[in-house]
Amino acid sequence: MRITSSIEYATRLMIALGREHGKAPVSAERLAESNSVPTDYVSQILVKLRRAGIVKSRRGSAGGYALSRPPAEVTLGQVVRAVDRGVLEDVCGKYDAGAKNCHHQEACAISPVWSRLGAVITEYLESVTVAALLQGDH
Amino acid sequence: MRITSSIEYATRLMIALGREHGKAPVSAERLAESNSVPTDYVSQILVKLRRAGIVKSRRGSAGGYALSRPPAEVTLGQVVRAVDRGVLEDVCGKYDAGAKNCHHQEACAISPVWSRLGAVITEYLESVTVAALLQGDH
DNA sequence: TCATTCTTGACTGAAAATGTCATGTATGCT
DNA sequence: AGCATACATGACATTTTCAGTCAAGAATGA
Repeated sequence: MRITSSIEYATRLMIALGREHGKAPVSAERLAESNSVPTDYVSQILVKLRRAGIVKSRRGSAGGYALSRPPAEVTLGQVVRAVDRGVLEDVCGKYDAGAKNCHHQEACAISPVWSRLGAVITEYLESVTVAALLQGDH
Repeated sequence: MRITSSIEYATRLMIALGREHGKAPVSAERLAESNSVPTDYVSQILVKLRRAGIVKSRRGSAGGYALSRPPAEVTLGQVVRAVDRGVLEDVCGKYDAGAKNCHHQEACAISPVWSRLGAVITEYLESVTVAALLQGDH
């Protein structure tokens, strides 16, 4: 349970793009350089953000990336989900193969706890917007 | 960011040991069988729980493991910390090698967010005790 | 002494994280 | 049209972590 490099990188990129919101798109190369993200790694992260609908891209000269929504409408939760796996990911399913929610016990005591933990994490991440990060509100 | 098998296993073991609190110690083998934890893996998890002071062990025949505190005084946070790495783990330090808290920027906007996320997670995990899991309070 | 059980560390295989690279495709400019 | 720019995609390599196995040793009780 930790913050991966991808999450860190994605967050930096979002802040950088947030600063340029409304202006011309920024190339992947410039984003990589100015945010200390490995040059050839930045594309992979950006494509995930694009597939999640958070950023949009334009090819060709004068192309690059830009936010598809205003910074105030982009949350950290959206960013994290775009580049990272979930918190839960079938933990309880491993308890007994084929079982849903540990049904081999009358009542699984654990499953609801991980669900609530996931909810707690999501709730916090959704409460932080890129706009807030730009303004230092936190 | 996910719940690992070790965390799941450790939690199951704590519940099992919580049920036996006050009675005779339970052997690793029995714990493994009755909780669907791989037999040879259970020792590694138990030793971490012991080093964290959560369980105590006794060797020899009629030996085994037992909680070192009542279930109500053991939190999920203690268990998770015993078997897993932290949430943060120097993420921001990677931003610029040698820099503390992204000091190459006047004010790092990201670092405080991960700190608060860690606090939110810890707060929830600390609020859940083994006793609560035994009673189904959650 | 002997069976039981924990202790420790080494070892292995699989999966995930982290990058790198090469090839292809779209766009704008001249 | 032709060219440089820049994204798109997938393959590949490396490192780290996770998950699990195994074996030799030490302590304990009968």
